[in-house]
Amino acid sequence: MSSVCLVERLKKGGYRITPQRQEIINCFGSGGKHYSAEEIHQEIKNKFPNVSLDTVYRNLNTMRELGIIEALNFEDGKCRYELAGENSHHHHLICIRCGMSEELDFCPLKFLDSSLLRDKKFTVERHSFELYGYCSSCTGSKREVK
Amino acid sequence: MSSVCLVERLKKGGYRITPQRQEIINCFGSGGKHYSAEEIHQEIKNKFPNVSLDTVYRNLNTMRELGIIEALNFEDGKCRYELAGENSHHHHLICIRCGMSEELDFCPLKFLDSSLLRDKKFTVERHSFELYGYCSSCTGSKREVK
DNA sequence: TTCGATGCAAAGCGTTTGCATACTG
DNA sequence: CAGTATGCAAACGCTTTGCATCGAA
Repeated sequence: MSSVCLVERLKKGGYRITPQRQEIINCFGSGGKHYSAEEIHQEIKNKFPNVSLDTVYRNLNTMRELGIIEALNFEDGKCRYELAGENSHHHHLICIRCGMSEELDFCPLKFLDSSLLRDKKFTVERHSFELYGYCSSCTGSKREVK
Repeated sequence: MSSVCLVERLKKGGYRITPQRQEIINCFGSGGKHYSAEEIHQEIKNKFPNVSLDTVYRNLNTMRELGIIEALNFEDGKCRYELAGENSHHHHLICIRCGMSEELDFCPLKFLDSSLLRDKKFTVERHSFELYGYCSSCTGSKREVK
């Protein structure tokens, strides 16, 4: 999904395109990356030294409501955000020592017997599946940080 | 795992058995239940009106360090705690409308080709897999709360 | 010119910590 | 009796909100 397209979706939602908003969109580039609000804030401050963290949060929430981005939970208390999209669904490997994360192209829902959920009358809207452990660099010195 | 056994593990860890601590252990009963710190606090206040939430947190952390309980992340910002144990590994169905949660006896790791992780040199320590959606009571009126 | 967006400051929420006191072992 | 556990209050980190001002359309 191109940046231009994202801008169109914001406009259609009745939102204005401000420089700050444009810059947040640029941060995500063409997808595949996920950042915390703080990381996005730091990045944007290069161009707009006065942007406030509140503005970043407000815009991330707006974009999430429009379905433009998704929030990820990595168990460390802070959200990560990444571009949403049908083709981009994926899970993550997360290093609990250095924080590195990597995409995983395996979705466990494919293996879940759907009759099980039908029996329980449960309608799945979304799911989490993340693997926490030690990456190749950290697997030698296993000691969880923080 | 019985309550008595849990008390023994605390004692072996050099910890004292205080009434508050005993009561927290009782909360978990024989397992299969998960509560937030606040829920445990409310429950214990029935017997000890003066227990502080801090004490609950401190004890939950102690028990987590001893491997007695595990913390769960349900994407709503607060942790849930449940008894740990090799036989008790499971995942959850979580209703995003009423908050109900139910155990799921399906673990996606069984289906993940282990050679994939070996190639990536990633050592898995733990993983998340939770299904978020609408339970049988809420599936009629789908509207996320909060 | 209008109404949404911003920056600032303050508050919210779950959780943690410092300290003096209370109590287990 | 020694040293851990407690309650209280304050602080923490991430996120949200109120409000006056600014600026996109």
